[in-house]
Amino acid sequence: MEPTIKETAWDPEIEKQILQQWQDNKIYDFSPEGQVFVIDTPPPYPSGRPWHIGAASHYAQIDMIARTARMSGKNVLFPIGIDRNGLPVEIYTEKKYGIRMHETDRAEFLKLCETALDDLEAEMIQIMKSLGLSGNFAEYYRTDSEKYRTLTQSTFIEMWKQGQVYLANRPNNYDWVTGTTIADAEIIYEDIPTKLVHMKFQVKDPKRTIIIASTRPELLCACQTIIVNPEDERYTDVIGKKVVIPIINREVEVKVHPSAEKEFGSGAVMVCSYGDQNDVALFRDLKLEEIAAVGMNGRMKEVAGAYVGLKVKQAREKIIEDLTNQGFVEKIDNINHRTPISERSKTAIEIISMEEYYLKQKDSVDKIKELGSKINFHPPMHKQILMNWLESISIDWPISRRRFYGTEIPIWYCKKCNEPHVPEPGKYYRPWKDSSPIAKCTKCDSTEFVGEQRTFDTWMDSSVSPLYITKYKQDEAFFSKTYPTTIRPQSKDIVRTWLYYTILRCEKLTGKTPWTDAWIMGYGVDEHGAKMSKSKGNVIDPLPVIQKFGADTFRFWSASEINVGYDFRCSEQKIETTKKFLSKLWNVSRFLSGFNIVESTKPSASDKWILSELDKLIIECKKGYSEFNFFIPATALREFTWNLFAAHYIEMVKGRAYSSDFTEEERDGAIYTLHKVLSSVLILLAPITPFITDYLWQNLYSKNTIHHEKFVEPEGHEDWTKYTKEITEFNSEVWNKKKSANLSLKDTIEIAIPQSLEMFAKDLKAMHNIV
RNA sequence: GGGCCGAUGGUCUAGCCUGGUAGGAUACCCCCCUGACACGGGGGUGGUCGAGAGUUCAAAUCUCUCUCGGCCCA
Repeated sequence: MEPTIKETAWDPEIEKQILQQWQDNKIYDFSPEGQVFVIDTPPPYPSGRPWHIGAASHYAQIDMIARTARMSGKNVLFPIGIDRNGLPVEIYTEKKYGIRMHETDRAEFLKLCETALDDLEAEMIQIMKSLGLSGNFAEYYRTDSEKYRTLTQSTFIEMWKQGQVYLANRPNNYDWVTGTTIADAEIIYEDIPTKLVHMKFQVKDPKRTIIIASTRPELLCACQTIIVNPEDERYTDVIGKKVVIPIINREVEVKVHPSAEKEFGSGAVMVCSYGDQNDVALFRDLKLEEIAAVGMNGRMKEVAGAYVGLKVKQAREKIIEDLTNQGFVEKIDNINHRTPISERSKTAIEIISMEEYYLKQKDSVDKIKELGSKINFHPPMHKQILMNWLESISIDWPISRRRFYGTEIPIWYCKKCNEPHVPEPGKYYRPWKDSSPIAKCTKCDSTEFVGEQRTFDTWMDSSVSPLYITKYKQDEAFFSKTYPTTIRPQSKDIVRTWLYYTILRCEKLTGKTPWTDAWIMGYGVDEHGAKMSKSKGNVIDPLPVIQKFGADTFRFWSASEINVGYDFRCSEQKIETTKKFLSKLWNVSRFLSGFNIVESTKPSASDKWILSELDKLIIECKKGYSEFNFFIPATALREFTWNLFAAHYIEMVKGRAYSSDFTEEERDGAIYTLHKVLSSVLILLAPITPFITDYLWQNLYSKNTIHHEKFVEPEGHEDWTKYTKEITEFNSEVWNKKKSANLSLKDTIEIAIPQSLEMFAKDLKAMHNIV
């Protein structure tokens, strides 16, 4: 009867041995046979230290998806990747070494970025491994590898040849800090305190002034017209008349346009290239000639006259001062202005005309709506984020970036006639340093070429991840077996970028949806519901937490705390208390380890009761797992194991298992049932807490890993769960009685067992020592 | 301005779809080492379920309006 498990608590140190065992035995290897289940794992971006605890939690949950599928009998492809292209590492590198990218040798700069990425990546891989992810670490991929970039470029070339890509000179969102064009999807809006300057403009004839309010007076030099609403009677006399721009002393004509709101400011609006997206639309509508006021360095150009060379903000300060001194200012309001900010550099963007490459997306919107409507979203509410985004797409996708650390755009231009040429797909090209693979210009027969300097928007890389993991154009048999993939897990803030662009690109290339399911996670916030940020000092580093409490504790916390798609709160204290459940499970197992597994033909009433509760539990867990909602099985299992199985059933049958006053048949019924329940619980818990369950499983039930087991099925026991309430209430009553009588729990007591519990009488008498 | 989500004891949360005694965790108070577990066990204090109206025999749950928060889009 001595437990074979000696220790009285689960020691997370054991996880390391188990991890080693999994790795040595390669228990998670994938083969493209039978029913396959493919996870389009998000490759995390190593952008800084520490890694976000919310992200660690996401990956723990993605692993639960993999394990759930595996235990449901599927062959699971669970790739691991690291996203390494893009701005954050460039900014990180610039800061770390105090250098500017565009002033540094390109090859040298790339080298520095790579080193930074390697460091940060190592920490992420370590966390993912120690969390027990059952993914393919042996072949983990990087989006900046030659192989991955080859795919990005090849798919681009494919689209180029289909005529999906074009070059256009148009006003574009420009982030002057990072020196690159950005897509609408990369813009965020913030309310920033701004001065709304009410300026006096002089009309020549009739002689009068009109007031124009603007937050961008530094763009006066780029003003091409003043618009008023056609129904605004205050201005009917000035329509078509010339107005003098203050300070600049240039004349423009007053025009009518319905977009001028009578109620906003004075009702008259100055139209400049370009204060905002509205200006862009007006320039197009009214066929105005653009005046470039802001340069690519974020400073005013020559047309700004006295303000040339000043940064936009400085120019604004200065011109406000001059306007005031020269009597052009009627008043200045301090307002909060909704300002477009670059998501990456967190500075206000400018709208500047530049020549960039575009990928057509407007004509795909309907098709994507159709595909999107067929994808199962978990939770369904987040499908709305995609649908809303699709509604608001108004321009094609600008895909070229003036940055270094990205996949190079594989284009060479004829030196003579400037004709662009793309090379053959299937190889990795670096036009900024490689010599041209094209022999002769198709247009003018010239043999001299210049390589493209720009790189792709990083979403061009990320958006082909489902194609990369399924070996698109690499292994036809593998691809046809694994694509479309099964599930895309990702966080909700990149639905309009990663999720959307992936559908767009994969649809264009394969005509199909990239996955059948999308599983959208919320953010990890701090214990009070606030976003974690370094400046607030509420960041929790996941690594020490995992080391302290163990991966299983972290995982069980994640499962029992997170409702799919909703934001979740992270606190160390909560994680700590989760550990208690694992100790409970450990000690239940420790108790059972003293009893050899037996068969039983004649279960007692208590056995039938708990087996019927077990059936209910299995059904509940399977329901949760089928929806990839781990909250359901985690809480159901904890509730069952702790508050029914351990607290009531084990106490009831303990005497029977030790077999004093019981027959052998009765004893075997108890021991059989104890093991039946525990082994089922371990299997049901295995996707959530893979370490402790595997350890206990191998200690008690098998030489083989629990992770090759299939989920247990309900056995269809007669429904005796109706007794649960009575049993637990009766037990409570006895405990209370003993307490109020100042008796110890082992003391005898006289108490009547209710008629309805008669069939449990023998167990109950032994449990409470009822005489 | 539009959209999505949320509001349940001090704190966090389940229940809401499918209306019928609001469950759990944590914190707090009291008691207990009982043949697996003090990383444990037992008992207890604490909630008019954001506000208002409607439907109903009955509303945390359904409908409407509003308030406050979070996120997203213009």
